[in-house]
Amino acid sequence: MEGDHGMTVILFYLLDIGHSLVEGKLEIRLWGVDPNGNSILVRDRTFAPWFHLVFRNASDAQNVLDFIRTSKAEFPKILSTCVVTGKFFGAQVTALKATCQDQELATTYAESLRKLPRVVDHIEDDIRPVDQYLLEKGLTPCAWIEAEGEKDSEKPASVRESYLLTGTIRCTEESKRPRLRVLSFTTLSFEEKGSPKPDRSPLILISAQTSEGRSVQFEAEKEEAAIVLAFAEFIREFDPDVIVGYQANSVDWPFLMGRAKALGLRLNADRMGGEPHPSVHGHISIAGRANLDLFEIVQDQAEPKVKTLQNVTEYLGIAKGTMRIEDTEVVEYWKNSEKKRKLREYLAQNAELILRLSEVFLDYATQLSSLTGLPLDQVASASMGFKVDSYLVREARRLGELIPRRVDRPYYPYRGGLVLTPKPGLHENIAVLDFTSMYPNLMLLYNISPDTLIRTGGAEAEAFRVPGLTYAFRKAPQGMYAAALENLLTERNKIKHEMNSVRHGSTEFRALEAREKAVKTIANAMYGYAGWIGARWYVKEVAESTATLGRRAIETALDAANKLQLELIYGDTDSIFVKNDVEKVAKLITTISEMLRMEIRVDKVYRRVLFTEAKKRYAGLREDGTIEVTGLEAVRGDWSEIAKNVQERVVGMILRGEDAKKAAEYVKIVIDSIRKRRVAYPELVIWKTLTKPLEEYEVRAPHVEAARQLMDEDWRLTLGDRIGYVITNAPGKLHQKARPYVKATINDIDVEYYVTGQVVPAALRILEMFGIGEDELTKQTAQWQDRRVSEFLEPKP
DNA sequence: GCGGTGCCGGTACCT
DNA sequence: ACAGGTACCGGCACCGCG
Repeated sequence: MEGDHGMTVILFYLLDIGHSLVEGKLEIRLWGVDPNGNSILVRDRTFAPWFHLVFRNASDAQNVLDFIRTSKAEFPKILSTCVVTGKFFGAQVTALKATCQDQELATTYAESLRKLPRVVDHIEDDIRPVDQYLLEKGLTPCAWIEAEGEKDSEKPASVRESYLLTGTIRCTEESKRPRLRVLSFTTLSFEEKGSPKPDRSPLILISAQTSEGRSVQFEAEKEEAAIVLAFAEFIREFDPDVIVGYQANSVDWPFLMGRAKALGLRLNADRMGGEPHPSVHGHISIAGRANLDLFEIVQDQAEPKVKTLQNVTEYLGIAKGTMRIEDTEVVEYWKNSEKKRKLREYLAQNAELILRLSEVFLDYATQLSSLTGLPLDQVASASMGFKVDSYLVREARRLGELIPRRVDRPYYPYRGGLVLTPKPGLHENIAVLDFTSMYPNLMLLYNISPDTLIRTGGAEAEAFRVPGLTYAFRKAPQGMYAAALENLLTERNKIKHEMNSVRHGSTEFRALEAREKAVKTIANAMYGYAGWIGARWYVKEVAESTATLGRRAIETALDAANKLQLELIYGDTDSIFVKNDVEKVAKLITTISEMLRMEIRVDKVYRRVLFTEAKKRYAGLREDGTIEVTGLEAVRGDWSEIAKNVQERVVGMILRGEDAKKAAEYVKIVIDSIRKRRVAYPELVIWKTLTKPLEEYEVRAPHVEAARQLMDEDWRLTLGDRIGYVITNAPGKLHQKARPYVKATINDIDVEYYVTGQVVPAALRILEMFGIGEDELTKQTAQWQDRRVSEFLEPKP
């Protein structure tokens, strides 16, 4: 591999990107892993960030260019200027490209130059230097990179090889992930008064586990400093490529960093001899390693509702019978030597669970990273909007579109999907027809995109007009949204094809599955992105037009169903529920496909489906015997388990053809057991999310009051925390009766609230349809007290 | 002073 | 901190009421 002048071709999997100013010059650092699993650093000192000024005319651009060149003193850090052409929201423009040593000055210069006459906008100065670098070189994180460089004498001790880029650098087609060294960890701190705080509550335990099977625990006897340093040393020694945690960005890292600061220690954990530091999207960056907070990935998933590490791993089936210790119990466990053992076990268990979790999500995270271009350590922290943004920035670059800045702007609401009022009652044999990927397909079909939009008129023959709106979209050239969606579609087909050629369940197969999921996620978010005010390419008309055409599509489907005299039960946005008359349904599908050039297909068939008068709430029995509940209390995270379970049972009984009377009897028995307090306490806990800081709440709501009680005892709660509370016997309004569940017992419970406020409403939602009233459920039910609930329980499918 | 009513804040869901 | 559409709870202000 060694060529003339010591030039070497370096192949590495790109894991992390950083930059630094070395003697006033920008140095880009690419961290990765070579094919043998060794860590690699490649530095590039030849890169300068840029910004653009946009003009309508080339001559205007030339004038400003001349001005900059003659006023060198005013712009000392501008290194070069040139005039380029490009597209800006689809319009051909001329731009002045200026490179500048210093990114912050670039923005200052750009803003001041923007004020000159005939400058349309200043752009791309808000793209961070490392992102500009990846864009310019066409590099993708979590992909294999080939670079030409020379061995570097200033090699940091932590990497096997370090190079200085002296030639070209490019991305290869290869995306197969190498074996990465993964370290999972979790910490515990001690505080007798409420939540631990990084500035004063000491760390007492740190557990870590490695992908090589090593498991360590650091315990503070007297010396807290020792465990912080020992953990940092362990990181350096094991030298992980990826560090995974659970709430690591919000809890563990801030604690480690805060404690190190308080104790005057250096948390030397990165590959450059430096410390972890906060970075974009609220994540903690560790140079040379990818720090991944798995909690942030789990948060995007719908289930389970309460996302503790234990709930999540049990839900995914990678753990069973996990040990749980509440934060409020830590002090008690730590102070008791017998229980302390349990605490050690608990933390070791959690480190293990985190490692197991990383095995489930690492492929998805790396695929999402290579797809969107966001570095691995940012991809979990970045919201969906920023993921799509990053993907589109790359797409734009490919298409010669200049990249607009993210700006504050007013918000304009628009109409969304169509929702029908359901036919209430129990329906037999119902087919659910779905438009496949309706919004992405509409955007593709009508070339709906920020750069193809014609806001007024649209009289041009070669434009798609949107009925009912004044907008139109040019048929050619293809817009960037359509191009992006087509790429994603092609990619998805490619993946599906590849999946057929590898063994089902193999490592390759799982990686492909993860990539398909990543591709689908981005494609589905494109419509929402278009209507998101934070989007670089926010164009309300794009989202509005898509939604309008979507309504037209489902209306067409409804008309067609009517013409076929196919009984219609319900519909929402891109789906319709009709009687499963097989011949008519087949006819309907072909008719719609011909009319709309969009695929609609039978997504599922319900043997029976139950609707009340409410939209978005129903329950169905599938042909395979499973019950599906949609929207009802049973699937909501803010109802007690007992109410949810009762509703699910009632739904099951009704859908399987049992008499409503019998279901009512079952409910009465549960009510009876509640009144006797013969229920498991955790079944009574109600969980609600804090969606804003406590002070900002205008009303006294139960979960807010429960949260306040925790706060009064110095428990720190943040936006997004789920508060578990119960309703107790305390007098007053509901919010006065609420207590954090850890602060009450079964004996404090207001059983009548759980009867009339939880179980009865949940059960009646269903049973009211069958003439059962509240009185029938709540009146004392002595004759049932000896009967067992199990009599009514059927074996689960 | 009290129950009924309607509005609104709040949360979580559906597609 | 991707969109809009929807249900429903509890608090609260307001109303009528000998």
